[in-house]
Amino acid sequence: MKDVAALAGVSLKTVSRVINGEASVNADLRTRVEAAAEQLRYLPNLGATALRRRDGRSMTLGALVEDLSNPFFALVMRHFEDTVFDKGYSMIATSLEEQAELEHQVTTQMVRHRVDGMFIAPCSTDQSYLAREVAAGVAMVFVDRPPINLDADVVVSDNRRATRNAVKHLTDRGHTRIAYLGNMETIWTARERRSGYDAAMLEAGCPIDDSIIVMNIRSEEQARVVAHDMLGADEPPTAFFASQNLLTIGVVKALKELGLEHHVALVGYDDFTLADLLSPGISVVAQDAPTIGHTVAELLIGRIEGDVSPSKFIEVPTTFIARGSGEILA
Amino acid sequence: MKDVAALAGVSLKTVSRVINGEASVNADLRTRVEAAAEQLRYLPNLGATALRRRDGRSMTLGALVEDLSNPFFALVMRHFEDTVFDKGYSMIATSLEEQAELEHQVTTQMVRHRVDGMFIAPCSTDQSYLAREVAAGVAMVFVDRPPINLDADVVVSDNRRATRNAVKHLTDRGHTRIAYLGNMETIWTARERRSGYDAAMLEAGCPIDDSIIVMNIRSEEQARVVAHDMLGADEPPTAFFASQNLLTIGVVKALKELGLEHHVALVGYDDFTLADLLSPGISVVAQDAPTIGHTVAELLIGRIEGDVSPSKFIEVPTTFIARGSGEILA
DNA sequence: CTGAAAGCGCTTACAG
DNA sequence: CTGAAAGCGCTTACAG
Repeated sequence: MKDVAALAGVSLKTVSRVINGEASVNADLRTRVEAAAEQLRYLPNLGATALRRRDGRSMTLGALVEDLSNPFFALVMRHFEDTVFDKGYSMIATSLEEQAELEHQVTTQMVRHRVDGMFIAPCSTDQSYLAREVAAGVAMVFVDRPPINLDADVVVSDNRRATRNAVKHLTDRGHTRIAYLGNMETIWTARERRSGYDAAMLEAGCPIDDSIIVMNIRSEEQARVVAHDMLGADEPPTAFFASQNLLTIGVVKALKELGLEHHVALVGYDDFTLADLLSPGISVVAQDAPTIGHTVAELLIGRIEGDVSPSKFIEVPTTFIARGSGEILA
Repeated sequence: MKDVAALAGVSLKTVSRVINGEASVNADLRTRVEAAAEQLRYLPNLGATALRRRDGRSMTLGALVEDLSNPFFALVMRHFEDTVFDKGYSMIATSLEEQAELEHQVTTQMVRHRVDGMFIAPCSTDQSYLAREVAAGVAMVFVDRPPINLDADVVVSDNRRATRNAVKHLTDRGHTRIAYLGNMETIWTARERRSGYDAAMLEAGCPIDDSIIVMNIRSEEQARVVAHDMLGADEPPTAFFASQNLLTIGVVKALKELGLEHHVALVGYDDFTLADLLSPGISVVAQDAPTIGHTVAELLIGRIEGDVSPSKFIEVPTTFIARGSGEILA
């Protein structure tokens, strides 16, 4: 900036005014400064700007998700990025890998970078430690799962209702013995979805049988084994609900191994590529990642720009996609 | 930092020394400073640090990829992040969407943030505009595709050889009429893969017939239509090579529609989820995204830390995975 | 409308 | 081993 001022023969302050698009600059000086900036390929140092500005904006936002390569979060980030890039923000992206300690480390790192805000898919069981940062003015929006012991905006899918509807879809087709495969109960969505299952089963007057309900499944392979075992037991289920992507695929594999894919119904939570190409196609509850990403971005930017209204809890609707596997009758 | 100094009753410089782990600090002062920092939850401002440090490190790296939600790039980023996070770097991630103009905008934004380095999957046809930044000391590594008119490190898959081997896999099984579906020729990998196909066909003495070679396919749907048309023509191909993920899936759909999936061979470049669950399973050339991500990270950090050896061109080996579709005989 | 001085939060270069 | 002063690249607050 110093060099630009020297080349244009004006003061630092005038360059600063031109760069920041302040109106009150003589047109002649303005063009001189612009020419000098162009010639020197001057690009302002955002770090220095943030340091001195009254509002201290770093124009940087943090994205803390379970895993960058998880298709759902990748889409959320992609659409979040779309929205914020146009407003001049950059996004620091990080994976938490469901490790509570990493959540602490990464939020700390974000504070060191003085991000203006962050969105978090939390994995630890207590976010009260972030209250200090919120008070210090770091905007926070929680996505996919609400924070615990912290008041902040939340954007989630309608896990409970979507699951209830999906299970009702099965009971409506005559199923009464519906197996439930769930992921880690430490994750809020896992508990929400499970409660949706319980509600639908009760409503349909179906027994809730713990022998065909397995929670805390961590991998596709584990899901495959669980499903395989259930199908080989005395009273096998006539339908499955899998509460997540990988678990659904595990069930698909188990059914294929046993040649039962056209005889046992299956609905999964979360859509996945090629679900339509399998035979039968897999019926799923599809989350609206693009809307979630945009909503998170709008909320976060609103907060950064001074919105002080009470915290919002936004449920983004899901869609049930019937492709065949969920329409197999009991 | 000022507050920490005041609370500990020492000078700013002493706090700075403790925070930066310099050895020459009295143990007593050190513990006092540490206690004060802890009490005030002091976290250094990385922006201010970067501004004043001799080496000016921002501890921020840029990741410029085609699309954050592209599974290949998502995995590359994920493993890149793994490596660099441990060394204290954060990653600003952005999608370029194959828009040359966005590439300019985003690299400019990265310079504004004074990133220490960036890795780029370039989409424009000329990167000479980045020479200035490289000269100014911004480390750059190109991934998936080499830069044009710029000297920099490159990490790519062995596109040409992998494709040649994959097509040879088909000619070895008696195929002589092998269709080729390629993506945008503006992308280097598309041209490399295509040349691998030509080489394999020549080596096997098969004619290269332009009527079953289609380049510049942009979508799954377009690939499906192209494959469908070819299969309905007078001399349909007995095998397909699809140069990318989405194109492979398009071909799978076309084959299914015509009930030919067990009669026409198919090999795709890029692995994809569930390729093993289809029937037949889809044989593919699998890229090693984790290794690519780690390699890019190591190279970039090496450059930032002062490695001035000549630019490297690293080819990361791919793997051929036979699952059935590529083993159908002519 | 324009500019000289002060200062954001840090580290450097130099004294003691 | 410790600290007071200067300065990184900007913007603020104030003069003119």
